[in-house]
Amino acid sequence: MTSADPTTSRPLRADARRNRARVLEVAQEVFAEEGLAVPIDEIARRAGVGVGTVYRHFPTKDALFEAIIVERLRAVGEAARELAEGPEAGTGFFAFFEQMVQNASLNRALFDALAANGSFNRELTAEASNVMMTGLGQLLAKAQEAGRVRSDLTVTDVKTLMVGCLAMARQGTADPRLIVGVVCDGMRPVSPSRTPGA
Amino acid sequence: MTSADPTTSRPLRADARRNRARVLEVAQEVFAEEGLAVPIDEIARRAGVGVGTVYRHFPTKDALFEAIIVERLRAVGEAARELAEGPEAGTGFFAFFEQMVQNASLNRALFDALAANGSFNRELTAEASNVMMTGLGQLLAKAQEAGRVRSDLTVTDVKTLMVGCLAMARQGTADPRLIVGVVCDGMRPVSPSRTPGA
Amino acid sequence: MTSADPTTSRPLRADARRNRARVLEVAQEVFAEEGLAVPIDEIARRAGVGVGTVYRHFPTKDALFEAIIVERLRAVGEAARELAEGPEAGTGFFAFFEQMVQNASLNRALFDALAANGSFNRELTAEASNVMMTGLGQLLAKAQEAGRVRSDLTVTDVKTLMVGCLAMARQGTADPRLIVGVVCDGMRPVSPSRTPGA
Amino acid sequence: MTSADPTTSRPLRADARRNRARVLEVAQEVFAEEGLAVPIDEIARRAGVGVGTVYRHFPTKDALFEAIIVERLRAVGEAARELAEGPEAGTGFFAFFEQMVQNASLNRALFDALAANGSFNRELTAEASNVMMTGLGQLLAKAQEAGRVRSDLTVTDVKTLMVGCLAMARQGTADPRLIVGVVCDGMRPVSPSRTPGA
DNA sequence: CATGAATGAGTATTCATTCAT
DNA sequence: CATGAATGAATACTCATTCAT
Repeated sequence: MTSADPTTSRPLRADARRNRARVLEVAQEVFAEEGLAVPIDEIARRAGVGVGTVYRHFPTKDALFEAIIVERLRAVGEAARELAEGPEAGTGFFAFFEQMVQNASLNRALFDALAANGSFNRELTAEASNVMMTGLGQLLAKAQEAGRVRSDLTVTDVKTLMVGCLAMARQGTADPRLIVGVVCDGMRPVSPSRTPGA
Repeated sequence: MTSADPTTSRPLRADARRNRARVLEVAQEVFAEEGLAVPIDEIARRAGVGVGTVYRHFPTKDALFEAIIVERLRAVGEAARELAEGPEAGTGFFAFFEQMVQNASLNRALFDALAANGSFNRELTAEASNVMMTGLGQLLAKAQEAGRVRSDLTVTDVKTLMVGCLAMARQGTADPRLIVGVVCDGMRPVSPSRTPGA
Repeated sequence: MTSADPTTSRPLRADARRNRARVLEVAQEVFAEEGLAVPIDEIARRAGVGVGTVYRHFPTKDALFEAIIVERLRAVGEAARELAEGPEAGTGFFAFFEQMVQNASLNRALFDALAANGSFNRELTAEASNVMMTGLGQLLAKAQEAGRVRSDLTVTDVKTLMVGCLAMARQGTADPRLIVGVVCDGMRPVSPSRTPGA
Repeated sequence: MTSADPTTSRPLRADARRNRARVLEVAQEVFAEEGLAVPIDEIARRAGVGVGTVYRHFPTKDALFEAIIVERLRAVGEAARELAEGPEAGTGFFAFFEQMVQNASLNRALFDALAANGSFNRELTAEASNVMMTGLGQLLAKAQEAGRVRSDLTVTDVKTLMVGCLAMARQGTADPRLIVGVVCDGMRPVSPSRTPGA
């Protein structure tokens, strides 16, 4: 019961780390569910910590949001890179695109992460964004090499289209599969019959 | 019956109408620039009127926003109907789509108007929305008859895609023309070479 | 149809007087029903005039209220004087007391008129208050002479008791007749059996 | 179990409790002096705290007022019960009545508390009101048994009369003792000489 | 003179952030 | 280090009063 207890005697760093993780997790959920308007107090309450603790780890509401974004972007970037390094980058590109939209359509935070350009251009975000763009870029390049994607599209274009699909999916007004299908079709190389002038 | 008639000669709310218009105009600009978070006081200040004046014309912040939306939706609906009644509905559809995005890409309010489904379903908004959807529906039908648009797309799908394009255009990260081009291509009938499985 | 028409040719003073009366009447009703919190706009609307007209006749919301009070106090004072001049001042006193409470229990304005001491001590109100107090005083004196009312009660005491009864009646929690009966009993001369110490 | 116990040793909201009490105290004073129209900001200022602090303890202006009322009603009820359990309930009843009026004549809040029937019927208020009515009821019953109070008066009647006396005392226009004396006399059993018809 | 549009100070309430415990 | 109480700027909306038409 004294300081000899290995579990409770060093709650210092362990607790802090656990708290940070818990806050991040909860914030991610809450932002995803209810948007950025949720008060910090609510997040603290749901995470089972005091507001002060939230502020200890994230000096600002924006900083907290940024942290969530960074995490997400990194994960997405990793996924893209892995696919790019795989053998089927051609189909992988479209699968990735669909996947992203599927996953993030319920996730306000990731959408905001991708949509927020400029607003969060601090070091961390920029870096995470790079990771993401790089991964996506590799995947895109392979798909273009394989002739599956219009060669005049840049990574930024694709990211933008992804954000757009997310926005549409979140609308809930149309079948996401159909929407994504349309956009993916639009990204394929132009066949003679589809020339705008035709 | 001449200018002596006290009932009709009253020029009445000459400045009232001007104020209302000015508020609407300013609100439209400000909402477009800075989003819905702008305080009413700010709008009043920029319009050069007191808050009370804003509230006299629009009993609620939402009501003000709604008024902007209604105006916009109506105009857009009219435009679509006119094109539908014209001879070139096939190309008109795509022209309209591009036009919409061009016009509204700077306009946060119209985007929000279209994106907000359900939030503003009061009579006026609903009616204006109907006008818009009807006009777009006519245009779409013609374009599908002419074989220029995939026949499995509904008006709602198209509206959703339009909202998506607006979202993307507003990002400012990619060339709107390219983006809209991609989405328009995606809406054209599927040619053999574009079959997803291909 | 010209200035010869006696009905419409001189709407000047006539209209004004009618407007003033109408505003007063409506304000009396509205204050009685909903209390002083009612906006002036509401009163103007119900009276069928513009706010400006209300303000032309009563430079202030308080002034309007005061005017109502004055009218009421005067009427009440007159009634009391008449009774005092009649033959049955003894029973008349209690009848008057009960009447007052009955009449005013639904009437927020009269209650406020009586209850407002000091708040409205402008000339008019003071004068009307005097009229009222004088009438009541005469009635009280007669009743005291007839040995029907404790001789140590002053007009002010009686007025205060009346206000109290109004307050109680307005509560709606108890039968006004019973309440008034108790207070009236208390005002009668003390019989031996009722001596507090007994 | 000693001061080392982290669970019970936390003096915790030492200042929080102080602040809450201070706000309550100030609000009680201010409401008593100036009525319910006083802005919360004013109360906060006078209490030397920020508005937020007031709202932390009392989520609503009504809630703050309610808290004051509850405290008062409870205290009054307790006092009545104690007197009822004492030997001299007969004289105690009148003493209590006079006491109440004396104490509350300066206190707008208690008056409003008693006068407000229905407006504040939330759990707490209702409960406190019950405590009060119960205590008063016991005291009344004893006094009626002792033949000192008219047997046809109910607790509600008495409460109403008390409110009335408070209203009168607050007028400041008449000697409260005299007023209360009159009403108390009126509550005593009717002696032959006081029969209304006499 | 009547009208009602314009004004703007005033009010309750929220929430990001700081700081005493 | 954690806690949550305190802070106060900010915001939507109301209403008495003024003034152009």
